[in-house]
Amino acid sequence: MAPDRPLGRPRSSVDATVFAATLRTVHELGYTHATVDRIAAGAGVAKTTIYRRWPSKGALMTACLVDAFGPLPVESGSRAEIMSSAVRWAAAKISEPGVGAAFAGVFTDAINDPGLREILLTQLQDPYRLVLQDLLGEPENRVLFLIDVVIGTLLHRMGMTGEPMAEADVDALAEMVVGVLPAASS
Amino acid sequence: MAPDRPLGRPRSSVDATVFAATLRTVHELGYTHATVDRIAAGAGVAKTTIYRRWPSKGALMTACLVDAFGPLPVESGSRAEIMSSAVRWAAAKISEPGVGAAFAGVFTDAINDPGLREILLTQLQDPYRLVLQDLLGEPENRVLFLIDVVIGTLLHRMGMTGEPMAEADVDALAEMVVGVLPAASS
DNA sequence: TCGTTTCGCTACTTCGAGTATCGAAACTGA
DNA sequence: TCAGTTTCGATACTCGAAGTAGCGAAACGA
Repeated sequence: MAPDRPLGRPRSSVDATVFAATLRTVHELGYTHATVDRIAAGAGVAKTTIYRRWPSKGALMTACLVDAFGPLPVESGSRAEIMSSAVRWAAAKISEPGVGAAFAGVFTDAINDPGLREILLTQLQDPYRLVLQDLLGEPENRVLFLIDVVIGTLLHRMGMTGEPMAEADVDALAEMVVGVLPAASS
Repeated sequence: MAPDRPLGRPRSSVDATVFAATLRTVHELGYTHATVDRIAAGAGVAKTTIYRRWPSKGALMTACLVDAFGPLPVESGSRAEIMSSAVRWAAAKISEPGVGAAFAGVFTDAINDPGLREILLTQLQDPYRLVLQDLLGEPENRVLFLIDVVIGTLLHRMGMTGEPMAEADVDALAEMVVGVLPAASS
């Protein structure tokens, strides 16, 4: 019944190419100057093709971030070890070329665009929130607080200095966040 | 020698009016839709008058934030008490209508605008950084880290939810930050 | 070969930041 | 009272970027 392949010309598989061009362009020109026209040119694709797949620049950026972050690496160990490695993983990802700037950009765009905020919440934040709630055994509001602290701190540093956070400060951040976890069973 | 009053028509004192209109417009329409045209109209002032006083929308927003925050209330007491009250003060200010959205907006604009970032750093962050270094007796990089954590967390919550952080979480934030201060002399 | 869908391309609309110009208004000093 | 200086409001403009529309061509299944 359900046709494996829908009718008509199939979509060319250029998502990965577009994501790569997006991060590269943001890295080189910054979020504001990374126009959809330039991204399309960098990917060797027409602008209309991009708008056929993602409804807006913010949605494209969000999808690009979801792809760039990927799944949270599963870590076994105590809750402190899990939390600490998650902080370092987030810091490393945000440090990758273009990722931090894209994140901060889409974040700001989302502030007064409820539609984009919805996309950002459901596609990017919620998956990690759910995994962390499960891994840490903490309630939703607690995990949301931890995400605010970690991501907010990393992005603030990125925005204020233009550079990702140095390792020593990431260490301090991880230590601080671990310190607020209840003393723990496992 | 130095003339108390320069030649020509004196500037009308509309800075406070413009700041009020700026926050009101940002609160009602969001950072993106708070255009300079609308702000000028809200203040009953010509757009050219605004651009005669501030070089860009971001600079206007920064000046507005400097005005809205004002000086850090001096608090006597232990370093923990000082830090805790500073966190609550920052959270309260960011919660005021329009302030959080304006802050997040100008913050994002600054990411790829080095000129604006310079303005933001020198006019908004540095004064508080210096006061805190003095009050807490902590080195610059330590105070910068604390500012990243506090402001980053508050703005991330604001951006992700559209609402300021609830008091219980502000308490948790203050407690967490106080916890990373060295045990202290005063 | 026909119907369907995506492709690239070009042209367009819309909107906001920032600039330019100009006559009127507000002040100082003579 | 008048000349010089500076700011004011108003209008019109340039420029760049998001997003849309319409097209003929290409890539598939039937």
